[in-house]
Amino acid sequence: MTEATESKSQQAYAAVKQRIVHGIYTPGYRLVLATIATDLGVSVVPVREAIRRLEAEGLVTFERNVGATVSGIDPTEYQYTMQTLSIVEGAATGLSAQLMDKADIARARAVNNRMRNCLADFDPLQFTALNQEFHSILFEHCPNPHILDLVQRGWNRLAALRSSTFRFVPGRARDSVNEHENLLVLIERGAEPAQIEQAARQHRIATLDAYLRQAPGTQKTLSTTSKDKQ
Amino acid sequence: MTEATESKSQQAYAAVKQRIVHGIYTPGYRLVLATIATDLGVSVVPVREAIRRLEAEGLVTFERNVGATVSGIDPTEYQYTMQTLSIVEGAATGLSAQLMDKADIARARAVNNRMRNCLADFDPLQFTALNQEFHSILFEHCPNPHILDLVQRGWNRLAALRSSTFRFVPGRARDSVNEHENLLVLIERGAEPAQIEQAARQHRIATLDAYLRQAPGTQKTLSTTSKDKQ
DNA sequence: GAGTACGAAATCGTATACGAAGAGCATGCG
DNA sequence: CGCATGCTCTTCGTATACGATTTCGTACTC
Repeated sequence: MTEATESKSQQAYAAVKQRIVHGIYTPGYRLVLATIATDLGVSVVPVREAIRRLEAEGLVTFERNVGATVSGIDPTEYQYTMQTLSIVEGAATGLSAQLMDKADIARARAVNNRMRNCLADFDPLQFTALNQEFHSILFEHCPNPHILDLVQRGWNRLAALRSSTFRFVPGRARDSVNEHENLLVLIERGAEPAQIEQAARQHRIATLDAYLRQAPGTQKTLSTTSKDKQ
Repeated sequence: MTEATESKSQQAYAAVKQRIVHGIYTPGYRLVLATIATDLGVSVVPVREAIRRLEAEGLVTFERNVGATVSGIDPTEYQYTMQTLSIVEGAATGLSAQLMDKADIARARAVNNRMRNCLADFDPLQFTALNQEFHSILFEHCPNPHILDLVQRGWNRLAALRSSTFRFVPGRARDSVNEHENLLVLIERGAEPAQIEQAARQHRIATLDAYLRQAPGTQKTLSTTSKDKQ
């Protein structure tokens, strides 16, 4: 280890975050400071700090004198997150695409082909992992770290939701793989950044729309940013 | 007061944030926990929490075993912030514009006219305040609170920078007022959200470009998202 | 039997105290 | 005279302790 000692606050932050993202702590889960503290073998103060940071990222909700709970049960929250992510991820992809070389594209395509192979007997976890890998390649060259940070936060929120409330929409996976390929073709052709951005954004909005169509009793609280009509 | 007792952590957060945004603590300022604690008449623990939250918002930089400093001296950081803000604020404005009524537009126009009147004998502080008011009207109806939160964070960062390092570019103020009017016309005409979004984004990018052109020795580290060529 | 009020337990909020890690300064050596 | 080394002082990091607030259970009353 180069970084031999990591602050306990940092440890607590990473540990709790991981548990949320991995779905061990599901939305609504009550985070009791003292319990987490003893679990991790630290005091409550670092845990408080960790929770606060997670609150700032939107992963937990904190209520005064009551405590912290893992946030994000609400379908409305899902829509908010997806829309926001469509915007920042679209921008990140648009900015990054210009800087991708052939090797990057080849890597992305390879991942997408693995996703295609997954379609036969569908494993949501593996598919999700590959999906994240694919998109990471697409926006990894984004030169603006602030935007990348926002994208990462969005992904974390989604990861927290994924394992509990929100399930895959049948048929969406196949469309998704095809849209990925279209994106790669656009990038290969050296399309305008704005065009790539738009396509990447639309890709995510399509996933949101697919969810909204199949989710019973969920009203659409947002207009899905332009292109409502094809 | 309806909310008679506010947690001290909350107090500390608000107090420090205000000092940063108002330019009392300027970028590079060293935030010593104990000093702030005694200043506010509280203990260090709430102050730590406050600092951590501000760190998550990007207003302060925290270094282990060293301490916190108000962040954002770097011109590069300014570019990152402006670009990110162009994206999220553009999106917020695009989503909000559809929901504006005539009264909203009239309000915005009134503010912009006051900005125009300011041009004669220029008062940066007043101009900035009006500018913020103008844009707030434009994106206040944005139905996605996550996006609004990101916009607010961007503004806070800019406010922190404004009062110190980054000054107004001569002539930019007049262009800005004109672009505002153009935006209002677009909205009145019921333009496509995407078009309004693009215009709002471009408005901010123009400010960034104006800064980059006049700032000596500052290299442009980012391609300013599409429309590089007019 | 249902609703309300009181009390106990659980949990959060903050203060204080002490240990640890860096930064700066002085001193000694080359 | 310059550089390295060690010490001290500042400041952060965490633990423990205690007070404040909420919640839940129980008992009492209507």
